[in-house]
Amino acid sequence: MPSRRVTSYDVAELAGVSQSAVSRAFTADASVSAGMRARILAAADSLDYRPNAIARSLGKGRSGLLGMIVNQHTEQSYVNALRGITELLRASGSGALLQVVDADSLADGAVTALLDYQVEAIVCSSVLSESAVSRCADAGVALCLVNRQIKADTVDEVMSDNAASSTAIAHELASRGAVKTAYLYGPSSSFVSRLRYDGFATGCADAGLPAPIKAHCEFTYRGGYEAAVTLIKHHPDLSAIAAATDSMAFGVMDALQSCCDRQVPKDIAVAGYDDEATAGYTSYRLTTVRQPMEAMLARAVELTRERIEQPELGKRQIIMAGELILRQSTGHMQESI
Amino acid sequence: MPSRRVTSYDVAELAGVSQSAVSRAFTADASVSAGMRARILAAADSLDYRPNAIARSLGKGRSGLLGMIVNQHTEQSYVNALRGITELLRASGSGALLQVVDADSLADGAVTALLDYQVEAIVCSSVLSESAVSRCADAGVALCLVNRQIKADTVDEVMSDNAASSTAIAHELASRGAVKTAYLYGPSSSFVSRLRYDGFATGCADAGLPAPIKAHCEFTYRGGYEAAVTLIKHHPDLSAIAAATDSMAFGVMDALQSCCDRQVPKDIAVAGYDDEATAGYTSYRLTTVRQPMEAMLARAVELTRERIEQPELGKRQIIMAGELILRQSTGHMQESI
DNA sequence: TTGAAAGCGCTAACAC
DNA sequence: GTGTTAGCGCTTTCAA
Repeated sequence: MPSRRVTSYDVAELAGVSQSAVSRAFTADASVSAGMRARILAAADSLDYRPNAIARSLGKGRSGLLGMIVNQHTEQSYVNALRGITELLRASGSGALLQVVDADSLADGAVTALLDYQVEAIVCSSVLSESAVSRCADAGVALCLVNRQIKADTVDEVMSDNAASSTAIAHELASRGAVKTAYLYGPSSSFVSRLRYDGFATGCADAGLPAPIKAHCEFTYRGGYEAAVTLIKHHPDLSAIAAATDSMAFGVMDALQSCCDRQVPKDIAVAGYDDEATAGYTSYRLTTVRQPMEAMLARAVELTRERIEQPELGKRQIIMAGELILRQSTGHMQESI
Repeated sequence: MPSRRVTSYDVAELAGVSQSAVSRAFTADASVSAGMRARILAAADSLDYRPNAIARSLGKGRSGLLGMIVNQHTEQSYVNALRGITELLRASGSGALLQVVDADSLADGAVTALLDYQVEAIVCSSVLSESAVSRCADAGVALCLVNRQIKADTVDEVMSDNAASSTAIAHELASRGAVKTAYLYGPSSSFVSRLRYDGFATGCADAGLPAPIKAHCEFTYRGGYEAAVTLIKHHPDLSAIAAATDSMAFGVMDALQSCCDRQVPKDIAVAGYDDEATAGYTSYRLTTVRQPMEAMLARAVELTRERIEQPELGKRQIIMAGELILRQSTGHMQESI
């Protein structure tokens, strides 16, 4: 029996005031006397009335909706970070429209769907076409990419310091005595992989090491596993392998131990990137980099809010520092669990 | 320059028709002649017009929105499954409003936020209060729980066969020669833990084994680790430990190997539940259960759709079969990676 | 089939 | 401070 939805008119009638008074009572900085507001709120309460956000959106010309596009195989930490975002939005009476997309394809369809619902901004951690970007711009929708980049000065970008953190990994490896290193790049098209590889190479150069051997593979455990086997076959004297992601690094570690007869870190050091939960497990104890995901997402939302206020703003690129997590895979001791 | 949004009036003017004709042209089964529709669609296209979903919602009295409430520390597989859902919705011109909530607290605030946006249904994998449930019912919003249960005949439920799969694990352990078993339960309040434990105990009984020793701990790696250490101290002759989740099982395996001087599976078998990616890694090779998450979510959405059509429907509880994944942790051989 | 007109539930000038 | 009156951009009768 969803009788009939209760509207502001019902509340107005019960409270003996005009409908617009009800609207004002529910608006933070409206001019209503305290008494009237209390009376209206009481009436609303007794009727279980809550303003219809859809109708409010139409009236104000702003939906209060944030669009979020996330990749399917995104790290767990990203999901955890979403809690912060959805809570933030909830507190301000806004909502988050989600689109989860296939990792490899353009998220244009997702953008269209979000635009249809009049989102005010989109935070996206997937690849967009230029046309999708310009449709956002035309619609006056603020767009912010997370760990992605695109040449368009209407879109902001938030990234972790992929290069600097990777440089730090190289330094760590060098200080542990690594000489000949390899870097496990993801698919050659990957944007963050390039940043991470470049940073790593820089670190090697800083430390007077030869340029890392570069190997490509899938962004997966299996990819890392197979790549490690091949690497060791061709370069039995490798002293360290760094991988663009943790899951690849886990594959590397397992391959080294079960296929290549190498002990980590005694014979060879390994490092990853992302700090997945598994990285802390006793079986891996992987040195890696933790990105400040929650802060990154929060910042992304903030950037879109600013851009909504001031659409003329120039492009902003925010780089946020990651945290190098040193563990046994590069020879560091740590508490047992 | 978000000039002014283009509306159906603009399209109507360009195409030389009435505004309502434009509306019809964008409605699947409306009575418009093919020629008129083509002409209107062309005009719309040239103006980059797309119907405003918010306005449409207000007009029709249905938002096309699905609310989704997910727990913060939900498994990765759940997120992957969300891709299927958001694509499904996108195809039907609907959207998904997301709320990520703290695992331990009631998701009532999330429900309120979703209701404000007039979602037509909510798929929830978190705990709700009865008042939240009845607010949904009052609002005529279909509610479906995933791997949760509540006494309310207006809400449907989709679960994996937690008990049956756990029974299968017990059988597997027994067939491998286990005699004295332990079950790592999560916090005692956990609903699925109870189902899983009961199923496991049933399996033990079937196989003529003594009742499993029951231990409680957090749903985490560390929880499993510490619990295993304690268990072995008190029961050095344990032949198998099953855990309510994979992450606990990983902790168990690591504790056994690095603290308790036990080899898995030679000295003791271990099993988990969830089939996280890590379960397949060479270092763990954990026997576990994979829930058909994508199918479960799809079914949940389907149930809500049916309930929207027929609100008088009685409660439905759907149990979907999980898949027992046999790996080395219970003595099974498998290909190397 | 098509157009005119009345909402959907709210916000926001605008008067009082 | 409060009520009146237009919209917001659609959908949907209702006539034609």
